[in-house]
Amino acid sequence: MESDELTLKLRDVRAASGLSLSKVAELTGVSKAMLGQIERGESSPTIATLWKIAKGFQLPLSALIGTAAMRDTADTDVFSTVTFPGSIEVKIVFPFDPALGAETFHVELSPNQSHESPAHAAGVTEEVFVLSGVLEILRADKWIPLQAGQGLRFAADLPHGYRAGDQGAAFLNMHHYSQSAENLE
Amino acid sequence: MESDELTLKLRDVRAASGLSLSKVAELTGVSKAMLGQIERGESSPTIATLWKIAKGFQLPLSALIGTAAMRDTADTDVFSTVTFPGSIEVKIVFPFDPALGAETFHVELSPNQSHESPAHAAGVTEEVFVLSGVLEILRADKWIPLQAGQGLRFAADLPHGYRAGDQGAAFLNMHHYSQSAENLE
DNA sequence: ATCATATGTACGTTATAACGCACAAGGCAA
DNA sequence: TTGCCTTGTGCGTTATAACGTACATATGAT
Repeated sequence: MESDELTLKLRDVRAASGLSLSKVAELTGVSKAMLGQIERGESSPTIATLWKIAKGFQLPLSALIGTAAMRDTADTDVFSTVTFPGSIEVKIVFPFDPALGAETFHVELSPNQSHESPAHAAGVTEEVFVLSGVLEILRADKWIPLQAGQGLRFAADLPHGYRAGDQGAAFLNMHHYSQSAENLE
Repeated sequence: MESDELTLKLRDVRAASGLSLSKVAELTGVSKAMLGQIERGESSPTIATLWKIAKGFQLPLSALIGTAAMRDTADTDVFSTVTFPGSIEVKIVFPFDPALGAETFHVELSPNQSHESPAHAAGVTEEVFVLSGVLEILRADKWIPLQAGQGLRFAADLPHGYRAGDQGAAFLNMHHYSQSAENLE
């Protein structure tokens, strides 16, 4: 555990693609010698070259940067129900995982029920995916209507609200915590 | 296709923290001269030093790396369809956002259709939420059945597969590219 | 005003990332 | 076998990341 936690997954990515060092070199604009050194950990690349590599593979940068191990959720804990008191009914689909910084809820609103949410901490992003019914989302003083099968992603650092249509609505609500630095003196 | 510029958000992060270059230097082990150059884009750091900085701030690496354009999704681009070659049909619900390290797809399988997926790069977590029908997920040589309304979260660095029931299946598929740092020196 | 401390930038040196080329090992064909 | 190509790695040079120190300006106190 004392060794470098920062592992680059270039070798894995390249193995998955089945390409040779030379091919990758001409594809990314990075010399194959460099690519080789990066793969065996003899060199720690600059972000500029990492970016070239990612672009060449058409991958997000994060696909090349490996961090510590992942824990995966037990197979069985599916859909444990928790109802928030005095609020809307919420079921936990995917509990919060600090490694992901994400959690997912299943929310049901009865017909015409609405729910206001204050501004969350900066850096929190919400995603809403409507499962059934019609849902309207208040964002920047505008109600945005969503049909079943539609989704919306928005920064949650502003007050926002949810409102169901005449037939109620069910939707998934994902929260992404980007972990921003909030230090006061 | 403009080459997406790579922007480092060190300046923003440091501004948010209210710390001086000197403080950050002694906090991260990176010289303040370097930090200054990185902030004004006069130097493109190696991942090693980026990692030091992230550790000093106790932030995930992704908090420092930003691509130029992407903020929250426009209200309109919902459900653009992209078909993966030689694979199943997939609609993009939430496109990849480097700040979140996450993307969400909408997948439909015809009755009894199956799809095998090779192991992704380590650190990738998948979440599956079944919208309709019955979906079975192959994981560690076991088929796990999921009904509509059920979900499963698992590490995607192993080969895995999807199989629809007699009536087909529709599900959401979220990919999380790990961005966390839970490390010590 | 002068002194003191802290900010961020500029300079000179060292460490190393990145390059191009050359080399050794492993197919594959004739 | 003999070429001939491709694989990945080693070597020497150049470009630049990273360092420590010194500097100019700014803020604050006396």
